Amino acid sequence: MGRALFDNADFLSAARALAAERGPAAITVDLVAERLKAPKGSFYYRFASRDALLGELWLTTVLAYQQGFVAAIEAGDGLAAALHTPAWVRRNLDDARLLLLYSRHDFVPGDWPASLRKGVREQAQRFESCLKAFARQAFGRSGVSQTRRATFVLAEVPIAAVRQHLERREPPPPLVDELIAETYRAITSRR
Amino acid sequence: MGRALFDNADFLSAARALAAERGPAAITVDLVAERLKAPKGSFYYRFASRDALLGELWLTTVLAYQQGFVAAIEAGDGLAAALHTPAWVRRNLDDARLLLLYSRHDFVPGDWPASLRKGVREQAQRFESCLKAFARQAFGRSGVSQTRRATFVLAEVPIAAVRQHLERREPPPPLVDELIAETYRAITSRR
DNA sequence: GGATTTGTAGACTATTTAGTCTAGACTCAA
DNA sequence: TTGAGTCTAGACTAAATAGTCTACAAATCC
Repeated sequence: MGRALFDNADFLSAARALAAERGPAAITVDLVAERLKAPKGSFYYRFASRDALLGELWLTTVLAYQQGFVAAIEAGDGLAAALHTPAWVRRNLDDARLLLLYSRHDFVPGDWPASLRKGVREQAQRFESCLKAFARQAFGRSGVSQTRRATFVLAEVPIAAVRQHLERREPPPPLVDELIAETYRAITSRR
Repeated sequence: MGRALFDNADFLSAARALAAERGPAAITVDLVAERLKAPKGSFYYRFASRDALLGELWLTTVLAYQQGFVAAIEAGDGLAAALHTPAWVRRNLDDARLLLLYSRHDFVPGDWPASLRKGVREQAQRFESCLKAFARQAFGRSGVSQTRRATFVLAEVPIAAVRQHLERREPPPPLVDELIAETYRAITSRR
C-alpha cells in the first residue's frame, strides 16, 4: 500500500463505538483492529500503546465536555455551568458514559503516556481555575473551602444527579435539572 | 490435612486487603491465594468462582453500609440517613472505597452467581423501600418523582460529596457534612 | 527508474488469568 | 484399623491480550 488506509481518527472512533456498546473494558487492541478490519501492525504504527489510545480518547472527550462548562463560567453564569452537565449528557449519551461512569483511572491505570501529560495537566488546571473563578464570584473568596463548595455545586452534584440515567443509557429527565438548580440556589445563597 | 487451614472468611479478608491496597482489579484468584499462602485448590474448594468471591465481598460490604442507613430511616430521621454516608466512610475508609468508588458492575461484570442473587435482590428492595418511606414522609407521596428526589438527597448527593476524598484515601472533612445538610434542607423544604 | 518513505499484513511471543484435575495427607467415626 | 469424607497441594489447560518483528506493497522523491 503506502497510502494510509487507516488513520488515528479511525482507531479512535472504533474505540469509541466499542466503549459505547460494550463498555471501556471492550477496548482491546485486537477488538479495535478487528472492528476496523485493520491489522494490528497498523494500530501500533499509529499509537505507541493501548494506553496512548485510551488516553487520547479520554482527553478529547473531556475537552469536548469541558468547553461548554468553561464558556458558562466565563460568561459569569454559574447556574448554566451546573446545568451544562445534564444538557451535554443528553446530547452525547455515549461519550458521557465513557467520561462520567468510569474514572480517569479506570481508563489509564498506570502512568499516562508522556505525550498526553501536558494536555491532561492543562485540562485539569483550566477546570480548577474555573472553579476558583466561580468561588470568588459566588462566595467572595477562593480559599480552600469556597473552592470545595464550588466543586460540589458545579461538578459533583450535577454528575451525581445524572449518573443513574447514564447507567440505564437514558437521557436524564427534566427533574434532574430541577434538583441541580435547587441545590445550586441553596448552596450559593448562604455564605 | 483434613482440618481446614483456610476458610471463607480468610479468602474474603485477603481479597478485601488487596482491594484496599491495589484496587479491586488486584483481586485475582492467584493473588488472593498467594497472599494467604493458600493453594488455588483451597480457593476453589470454598468458592465456585472468582465472581462468587467478589459478589460476596460486595454484598457483605453493602449490607454493612446499609444497616445504619436503614436504621436512620426507620427512626424517621432523614438528615441522619443523609449524613450516614460520610460518617460510615470515616469509620470504614477501605470498605467505602470498595463500595462507592466502583460500581456493582465493575465488581461482578457478568451475571451474579445464583447463590447471591436473592441476597442482592433483597438488599436492593430494602434500600428502595427506605427511599419510598422517606419520600412519603418528606414529600407526602411516594410516586416516581418523589422517590427520585429521595434518591438524590439521601444517596446521590452524599456519595458525590464524599467521592473525591475517597479517591485520595482521606476522611471527608466536616465541610462535607455541611454541604450535605444544606442540600438536604433545600430539597426537603420545597414541594 | 532506483532508492526511500510510509504504511499494511499478520504470524509470533510472552504474560496474565480463570478454572480443572489428580494425588495424597489428615481426621473422624465405626 | 480401616474406609469415607474433607481439604491441601500445585501442575496443567485454555483463553485473552499487549506488544514485537519481519516481509513486502505502494507511493514519492531525486
